[in-house]
Amino acid sequence: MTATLSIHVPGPWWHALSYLHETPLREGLRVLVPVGRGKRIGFVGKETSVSVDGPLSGKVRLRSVEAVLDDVPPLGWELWRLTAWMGTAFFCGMPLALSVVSPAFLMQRETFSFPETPLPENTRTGGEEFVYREEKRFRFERYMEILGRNPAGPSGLALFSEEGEARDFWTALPGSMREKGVLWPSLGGKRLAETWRKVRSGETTFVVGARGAVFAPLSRPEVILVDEEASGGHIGPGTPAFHVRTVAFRRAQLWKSLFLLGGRMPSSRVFLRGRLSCSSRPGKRLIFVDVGRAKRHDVTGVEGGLRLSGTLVRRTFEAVSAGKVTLWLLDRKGYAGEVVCDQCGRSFHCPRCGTVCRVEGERLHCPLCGERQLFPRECPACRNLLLVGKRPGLEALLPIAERLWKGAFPVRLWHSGLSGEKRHLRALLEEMRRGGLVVGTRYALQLCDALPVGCVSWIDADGEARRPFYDARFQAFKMVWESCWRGEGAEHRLVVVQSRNVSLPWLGALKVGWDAFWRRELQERKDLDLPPWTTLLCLELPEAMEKECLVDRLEAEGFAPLDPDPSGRMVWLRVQEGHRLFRALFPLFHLQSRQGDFPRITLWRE
DNA sequence: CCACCAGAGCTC
DNA sequence: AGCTCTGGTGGC
Repeated sequence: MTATLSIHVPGPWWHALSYLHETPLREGLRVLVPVGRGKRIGFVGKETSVSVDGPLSGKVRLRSVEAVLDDVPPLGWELWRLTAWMGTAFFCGMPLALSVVSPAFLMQRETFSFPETPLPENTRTGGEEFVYREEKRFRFERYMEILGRNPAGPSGLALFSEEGEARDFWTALPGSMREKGVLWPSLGGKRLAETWRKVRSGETTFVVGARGAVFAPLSRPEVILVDEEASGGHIGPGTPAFHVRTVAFRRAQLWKSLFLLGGRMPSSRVFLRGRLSCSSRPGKRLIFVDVGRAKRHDVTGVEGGLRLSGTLVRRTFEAVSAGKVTLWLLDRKGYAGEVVCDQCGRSFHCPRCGTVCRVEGERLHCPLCGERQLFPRECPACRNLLLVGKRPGLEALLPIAERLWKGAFPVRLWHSGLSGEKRHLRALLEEMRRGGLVVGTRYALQLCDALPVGCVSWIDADGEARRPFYDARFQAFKMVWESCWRGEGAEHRLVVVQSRNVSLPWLGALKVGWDAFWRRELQERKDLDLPPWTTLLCLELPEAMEKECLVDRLEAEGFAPLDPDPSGRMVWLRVQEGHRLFRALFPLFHLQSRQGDFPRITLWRE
């Protein structure tokens, strides 16, 4: 008698593939199967006599499993269930979820022998705790205290928003705690495989790390903690783009572990859930300046120029004279934030997602999806040749700063795009040791960790908050809030915020705290039905797929797709009944019924 | 005349 | 997403 098995083979499709084998196999085991012209590793899915994705078309000829690689499911019951949940929760399918959950070495043909994973203890109750404080030292100490409660030594997972933060926490731990644990390797390869096996076998019971560590194969973790949970660092690049906090929460539920959240400020979701309040205020250190009255510096080809207030220039000079570093922050790389036609006033939008594009050198760059295109010679609408820039960027700010402080002290540019980063960073730190001015994007805020930053100036606070996306105000608030608190000695730092309208509510909230910010922001988002009250799903269709057809079909099935830019390839949906929507989108990710390439999905949840 | 590389096409 | 097959280009 032969069995038909569902095998999850990592790939962009959402369904399992069917194979023949002499006997049924246990769920979660790895097998070697022929796929297309080659051979790949797959994981045995739920045993079904019927294919999980509906009837197979008659054309498909079933092939057989070539080898069974494990005797015990290598991921263990918990990571296996987590994977299945991720497949639907993140709209990526089990196969793609598997490719992010399982370490690379499990995708090779090698066989391994792992122990069975234990079930969670019945006596556990789980629970949640929150640690929201601006000072990192305070949070770290509190985390250690909570991890130290376990008499057998620390047990669980401590996740940080950046590699550097994880390392920092690791070194701050007392030796007795480090003995039981491991700092999760940041890169893949041999060291990762070794660490993974150590944790999987139960030799190590405590893991500290950044994003990659969220899938550490721990058993019965007592505590799962996510620091700076509102940070973008917890959302990975690539597909699926899952949120570490969401995954960590699910793991804590499966093990009934204590779920511990902390940071400088909470995300919208956690604020809603935790009824948190803010206990710190920047007070007089935070200065608002009305940019309307500030001195204008002309920028060639850009309307309006750049405005730098007297306060900003004076405070910069004072801080640098005292041997400190000043940051001038403008979160807009390139020369101008926008190009418009002088005649018809149309601005240039990204052909892929419809966002307004920036000028970077000779190119236009979409700040949302990263699409690049050559700078247009003429306006595509009216063929006018005169195009002007709007909202100057860093490339325009730097020369102004250099002219202003000519030779008096070092003035340098700093953002994520600078090549050969490590070496450059060292040179920059050395140069700024006795004070100076760094002009950069929000990325430059990390310099607060390594340099005595006495003053931070936000050149265009309105610009940060005015981006055409629902969470722009949050991003702006978070950046300025962070600049008030990040790094040693932040309590003495001045933060100057230039704005056209100093009475804006989100700016006012900076004086009062993030609870005031969230209360107002959440009310507004509730009225508009935006995250965190709902989840937004963005579907990017391949060229070959007719957008209209899809929109019509989804509408017929009772969904309400949004199409803000009919010329773009994106369709937006509010995720209400996740499972029903998953089923509706299923055909787009099926090997047989799909048209052209696979679409791409991103989720906005907070 | 064949090495080498980028793009197309297929996957139960 | 892989992986292999294809056909075009360029080297001698």
